[in-house]
Amino acid sequence: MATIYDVARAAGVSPKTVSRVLNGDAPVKKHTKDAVNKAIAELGYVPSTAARAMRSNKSGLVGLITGAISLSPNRSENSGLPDLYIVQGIQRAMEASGKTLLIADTGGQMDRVPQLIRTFEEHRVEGLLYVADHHREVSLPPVSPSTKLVLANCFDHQGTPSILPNDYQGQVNLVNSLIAKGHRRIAYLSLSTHHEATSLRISGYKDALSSAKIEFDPNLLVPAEIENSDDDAGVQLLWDAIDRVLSLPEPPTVICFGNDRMAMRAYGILRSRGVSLPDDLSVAGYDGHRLITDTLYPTLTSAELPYAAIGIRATELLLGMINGTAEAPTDPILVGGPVNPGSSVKDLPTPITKLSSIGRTTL
Amino acid sequence: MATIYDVARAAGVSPKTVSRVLNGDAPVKKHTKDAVNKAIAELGYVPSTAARAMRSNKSGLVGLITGAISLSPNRSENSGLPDLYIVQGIQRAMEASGKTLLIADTGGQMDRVPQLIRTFEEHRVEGLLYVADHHREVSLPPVSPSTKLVLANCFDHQGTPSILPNDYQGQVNLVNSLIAKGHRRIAYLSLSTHHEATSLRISGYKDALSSAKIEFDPNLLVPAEIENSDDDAGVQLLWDAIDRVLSLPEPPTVICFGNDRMAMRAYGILRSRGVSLPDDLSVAGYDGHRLITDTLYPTLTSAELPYAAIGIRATELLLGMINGTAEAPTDPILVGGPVNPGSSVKDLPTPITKLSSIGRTTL
DNA sequence: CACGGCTATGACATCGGTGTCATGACATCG
DNA sequence: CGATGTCATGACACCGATGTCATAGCCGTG
Repeated sequence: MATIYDVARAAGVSPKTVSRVLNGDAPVKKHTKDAVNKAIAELGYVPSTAARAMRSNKSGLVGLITGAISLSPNRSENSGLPDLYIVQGIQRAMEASGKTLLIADTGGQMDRVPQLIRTFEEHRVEGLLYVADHHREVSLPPVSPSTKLVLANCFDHQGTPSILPNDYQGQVNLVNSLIAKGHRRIAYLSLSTHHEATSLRISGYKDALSSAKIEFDPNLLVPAEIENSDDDAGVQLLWDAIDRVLSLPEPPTVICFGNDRMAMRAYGILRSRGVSLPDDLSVAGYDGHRLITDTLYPTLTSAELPYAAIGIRATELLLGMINGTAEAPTDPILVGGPVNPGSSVKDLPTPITKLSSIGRTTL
Repeated sequence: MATIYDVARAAGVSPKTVSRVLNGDAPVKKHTKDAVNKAIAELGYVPSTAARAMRSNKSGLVGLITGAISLSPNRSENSGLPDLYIVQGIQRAMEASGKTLLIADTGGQMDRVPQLIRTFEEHRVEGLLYVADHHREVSLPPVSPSTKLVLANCFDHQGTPSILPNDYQGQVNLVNSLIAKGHRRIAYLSLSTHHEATSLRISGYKDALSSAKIEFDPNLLVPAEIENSDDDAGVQLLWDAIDRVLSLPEPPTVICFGNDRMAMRAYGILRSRGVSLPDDLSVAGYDGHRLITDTLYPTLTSAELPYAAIGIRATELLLGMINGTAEAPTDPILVGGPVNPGSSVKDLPTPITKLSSIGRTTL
């Protein structure tokens, strides 16, 4: 591979002059510039980032640690929105920055993370992004203090800058949109309470009801997912939960499910019970998993989990921290998402007297 | 970030001695070695790959160009097996090599490829992998001759080393397995003839029939996919093709579909026609798309598209070419895959007199 | 005891860029 | 006309590793 010295010799100038032509950081005579450019083209010269990095002490690299590549799409059977969307957001946001993204995949083995971080430090990455597959707490090994770190879709207790989905607000928006359609008996079959998101969404559910002056009925709130659920047990639990809320003296007019996958299963369960959607019962999901929401019939109303936006926001924050224009936030940054309306929620006639109690519908 | 000089000073030795401790390439007194290791630990020293790359003229980097990250999983609606599986194979094979994988995503825009190659050349990648989303011809911009290039799932006419799925043998194996189950009227509703794979698979289909002394019936071979098919037109075409072969005087006992997605659609179409699977009709797919084959009821028999193996093979070849242990092959290397048996193919009673005509069932 | 051979270590140059400073050729101005 | 300033260019050092070569100390041997 040709070097700047080869170019300099071919053009009959000094290496420094070639450098000036390349970077345009000092005036160069037109004639000289042309000669240099000609030599560059003839030799197929491409500057070496390694040499530049050495001199400038800036690698221009950003590291990304994720399991999204090795685990998608196999895993999509038993989980929510693929975290690959976060990676996509990161890639898009990184493109414009001129930095190069180094992607390391854990293959699902957390114990490989220290080795991956080590490799990134050898490459002198200027920043590091860690992407989790769902909203949760993590504990990463320490990284060199000069390396900026941002967590996406996860957080820790060391105050590491972190970008999280706003699960509270998402559920508030979703329930508000249901209330706006006239629903007042709103059931919530949530994910396992082991998930960080669950308690946040339950708070959102309760607060949305409360702002609309609807009394919270504990019978309408059922965790209907078990951790590490294999398919059979998971379906059984969901069946039971649905059975329970539909058998109530005053059954719900709409059921919110913990995620789109649960809602999809519920479509089957409800149909086999002879329930017509959305005429007999309305249904809502969570995640905004287009592959599910748009494919189901009727299309599914769902609160969008803003994964791409989380990736973009995390990247913007990291780049800001790297070039000093952004301060590391002490609290997690929450990213909200809209409600994707589908045909699974029916408009209910609302008694005139209750119109005043309808809550906000937008965030 | 600490340098080797900082370590040397802290340990009271020369930088060269620290280097020797790091690389173990020359004897160092135990006492000295301990002092150096202690200094390394205290300073948190990590050697710089940039400096090493400069000195050794070897970057230890391999570049990968793909659209698999930005386009999966959105796109899985209207395509075959996600090419992300190829990337997964590459990652797995690369791990052991000690080299670092640089992943660049095209975002589906081929015109960005030259820029990506340029960036890779600036990083002095030792090798370059190009992954296509389906078996097809490509034409890449020229790369520096010192950079080894391997194409995965695609080929060109410049004789660039290339790893391809063995579509011919895959279809042969699939049809053989059907023949072994007693089928002799075997229809093939293929993908669009614009696909490279289609003609290869059709050859395989015909040859498998011929080896089993089954006469080829042109009425049983129907291209049933249009390019850029939107969903409605695609379903319509498929419906018509199914209608056509089932209306034949002597209808098939099994239909092979161009891919698993087509077979999945066919499940719905056939059921709405009152055809019971596999009792009235057997069905086979192509791709081995587990998410589809294992979820459908009955589970779908499918020829596996060996994407992970293609990624692994491409990586092995590239690494071999880099360290000089492998010659660049002049012809594409074909990777075969097994037939994944499902419950969608029924065992037919075979007349005793025809037993001798059963073909091979394994590759 | 002198010399060759071996061990452990260090001095120095080098890889490919770029920051710093110097310098030669002109142009400008009092 | 000489002093000063500007422009275009080059010489040189440096970034952090490591290959090459040199050398000091020690051993064994004739």
